[in-house]
Amino acid sequence: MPALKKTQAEKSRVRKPASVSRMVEDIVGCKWSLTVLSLVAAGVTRPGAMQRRVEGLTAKVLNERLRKLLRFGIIEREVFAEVPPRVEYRLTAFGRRFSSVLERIAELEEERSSAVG
Amino acid sequence: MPALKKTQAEKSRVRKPASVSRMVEDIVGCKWSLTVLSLVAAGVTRPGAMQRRVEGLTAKVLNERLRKLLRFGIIEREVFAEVPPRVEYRLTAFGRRFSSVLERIAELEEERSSAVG
DNA sequence: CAGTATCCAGACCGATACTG
DNA sequence: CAGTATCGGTCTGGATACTG
Repeated sequence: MPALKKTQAEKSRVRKPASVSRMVEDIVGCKWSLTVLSLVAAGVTRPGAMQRRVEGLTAKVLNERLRKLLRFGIIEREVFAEVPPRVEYRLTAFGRRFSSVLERIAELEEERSSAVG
Repeated sequence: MPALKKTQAEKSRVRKPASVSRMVEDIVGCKWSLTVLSLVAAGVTRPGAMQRRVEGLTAKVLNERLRKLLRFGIIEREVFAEVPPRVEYRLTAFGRRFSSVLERIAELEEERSSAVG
């Protein structure tokens, strides 16, 4: 085929490296990212615990989110050589800074509900 | 058909009213939302000007974003009875607070690039 | 318990053409 | 200039079943 014209997919795959703005688009953009990030920030370290806390969160999606947060250096993963297998996720230093940005959202929420109008 | 089981669509349409967290998921989640919001925040009020500033932004998508921001009460719309028709968008008071949260992202970016590691 | 593979519906987005 | 309609491609996310 001619293929002289790039498909939409090819075009949108041309994504810039990794600005923090892109991270936000990418992370927060996914339906469960805020949830997962706030779980880790709240000290819920194990995937099983996260799933139990959040109704509707499947292992597949949870894992996808965790991978993405890992890739961006927002969380870190620790594996324990135990039976049954245990894994823990925690915020990195950068992750703490990053998540503090998102925590402002909760503040906004309060400001809003306590507003007059 | 039996239809005893809800489709995914039916389920995902059961969305909670409009917490600020949902807004962020919804707004930032859209590829162009940060862009559009920052344009308005920067004082670019007219759709035409926005399109000229951002390469790749179509009228359709721009309008979708503006509608969503309107719906959330983040921006407001003003129509002028002129020829040719003129419309302007501006941040609401809430929109200013909301966008200040997202502006922190730019700060994070600087913090990061000026970091040692 | 942690993680992955597959299938499929729906959301998002780009291109294009069109109306007021 | 502002805004909408339609079509089609791609990606995300949910259900499910499975491996180490």
